[in-house]
Amino acid sequence: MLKLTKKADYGLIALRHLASIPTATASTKEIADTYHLPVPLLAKVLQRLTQTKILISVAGTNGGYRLARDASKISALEVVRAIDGPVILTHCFTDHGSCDQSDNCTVREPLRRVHEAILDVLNRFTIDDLAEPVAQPRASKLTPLPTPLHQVINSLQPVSN
Amino acid sequence: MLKLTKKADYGLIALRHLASIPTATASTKEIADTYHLPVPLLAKVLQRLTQTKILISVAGTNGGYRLARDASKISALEVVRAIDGPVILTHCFTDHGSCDQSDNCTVREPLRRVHEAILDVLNRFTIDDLAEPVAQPRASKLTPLPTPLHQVINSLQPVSN
DNA sequence: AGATACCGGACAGATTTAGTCCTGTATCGA
DNA sequence: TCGATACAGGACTAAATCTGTCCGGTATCT
Ligand code: FES
Ligand code: FES
Repeated sequence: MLKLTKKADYGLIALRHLASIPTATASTKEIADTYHLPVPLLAKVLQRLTQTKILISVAGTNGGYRLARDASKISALEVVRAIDGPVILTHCFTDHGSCDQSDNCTVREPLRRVHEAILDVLNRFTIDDLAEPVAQPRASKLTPLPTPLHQVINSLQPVSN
Repeated sequence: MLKLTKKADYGLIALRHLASIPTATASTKEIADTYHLPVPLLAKVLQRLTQTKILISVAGTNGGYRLARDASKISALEVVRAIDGPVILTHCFTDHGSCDQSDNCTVREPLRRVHEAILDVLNRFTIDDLAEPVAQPRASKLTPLPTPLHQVINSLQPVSN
């Protein structure tokens, strides 16, 4: 649970790689070789990223992929959604909209909030961020007192799905 | 991906239910009936919650389960871990500690931070929070400017795994 | 042309999750 | 003491996902 799929992993790795060579293009094979990833699988991941306008593909000899926009404009959430489909926390606010319970179920609404909080984290994280190991080597307990959850929640910006 | 398992879902529902009757106990069957959950499955979930000291079981006629401590002292993270096992975001910082890449892989460290941010959200969320629909009906854009990720990260309190 | 690369669906195998079943043990109440 | 109630927990099956492969097709550069 709460596990990134390998595909998403591969996608992030590839994107991060492409971000490091902003002008040039890299082929599936190149990237796969560099990071020892299964070629055909990575290929499909890159295809999907192209479909979703995150990458641009260049066919032909010396072709390959390059980012469709700046690395700072591509969020991890977008990538994950492109590859793995919509992110779903509970089964209750999906397809048909509600399980048999949705009325007397007390858990539904609150869980949706956790859901959004998580999406928000993913949303703030860009491919850019994947590159730099961050100034402060290790995050530290700057907030010894745990921030109450509702505060965290209230600072969220709406993220659909 | 990033999906709560049904078991975890069931567990949270059950806990929330038990939180609403702090003194009394409720049997597996009672809870399952109330929320239309598969009895044997819920039973196993509750068993695990008992093993991990989140619940206390009472055998015999009129037996059942009750919370082992106050609802505000039980975090969603704890529950999820009890039921689904350790939460893992990437495959790279698990078992053996590293994939073949861990050296030239640039994604590893940054991803670990996203991971922690998510765990942190889950960690702050208690069974208590599941109960109340929160004062402000809908979270709003109190922070129109997205908080930079590293700020979010720096405010984290360490959470293992 | 011919070589290189992307495109995209179909498909097989492995892993995870969901859900069932059955035997055993503890406790309460009559 | 007997019997009903309820938890304990392992073994097992089935369904759903995820991982990874294969292949025929198309676009592009040299
Ligand atoms: S169990 Fe489905 S809405 Fe809560
Ligand atoms: S791919 Fe394993 S450490 Fe990044």
